[in-house]
Amino acid sequence: MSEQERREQLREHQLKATPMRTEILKIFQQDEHAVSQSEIFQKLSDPDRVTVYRTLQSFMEKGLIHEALSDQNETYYALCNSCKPGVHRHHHAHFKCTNCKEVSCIEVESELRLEDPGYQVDKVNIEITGLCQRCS
Amino acid sequence: MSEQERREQLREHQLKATPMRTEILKIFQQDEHAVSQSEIFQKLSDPDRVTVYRTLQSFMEKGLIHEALSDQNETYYALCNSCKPGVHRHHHAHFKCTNCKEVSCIEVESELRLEDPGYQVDKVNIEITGLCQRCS
DNA sequence: TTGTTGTTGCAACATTGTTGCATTTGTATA
DNA sequence: TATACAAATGCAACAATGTTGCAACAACAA
Repeated sequence: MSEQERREQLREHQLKATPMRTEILKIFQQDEHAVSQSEIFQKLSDPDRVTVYRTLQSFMEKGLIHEALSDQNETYYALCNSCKPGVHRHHHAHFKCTNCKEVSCIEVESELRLEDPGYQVDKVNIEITGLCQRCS
Repeated sequence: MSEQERREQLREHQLKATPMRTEILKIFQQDEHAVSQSEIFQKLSDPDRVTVYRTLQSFMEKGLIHEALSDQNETYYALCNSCKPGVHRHHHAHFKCTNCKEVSCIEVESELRLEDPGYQVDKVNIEITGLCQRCS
């Protein structure tokens, strides 16, 4: 995806196309897996922590990315495919490989049924740990 | 459960029965839901943060508690029922009520099947958000 | 080109988690 | 019951992570 297309994608999500945002979006698009905060900091040239936090925050609010999983103080984010602003809807789980540490979204066939019907389910997040295809 | 029984329970899990540990175990037993770190700090008289961290750490290592879920820098822990030292095995999910913020372990009937068989699943953690029985 | 609104970067601060070490304590053993 | 040893505690200092307020700046619509 070109620089220009990225800028358009930002505007489509009601986000001003600033250099910082374009660069962070690029990081997400270049990595097919979920990206951790520290990876983002490492890949940026001279990042201001506050700006990165706020950028990720607004990306989430506008449905561009979602929080994939938090693993011992390390949060991973992934691009949304079918999310709408404000509402993140996924039919996938988040898989973290214990060997290469990569986090990816994987599809699951699951009919999650609670034994106690008293609960009103709003959001389900499934985090799976194990070995990915390459490492197993 | 009496003070003495708690001390025995600690020793059964290869943990020395110190006042701090007995007190923290008591907090878990008095609350039927999962307990967050900040709740623990609040309920202790004069807690040293380091000791609490290390206590929770050793409780987890010895299979007394498990990490229920992490929600925006707030980690919740719950008593184990069927865990063994070093290996936490659950057939339940973790539910957080968006209204009363309580976290509890609930049973699920789920046959989680990945669409891609290339992954070797080690651990599955299911986090559900919504309204609990009392709040819905 | 200009005005408005949202974004950025800085400083200062707050919270959360970690490490090393001297002291104390639980408990097994004599 | 006394003793010894390993483990747990509490303190200080530090490291990492996240937040708030604000002045300067930039995107973009008109």
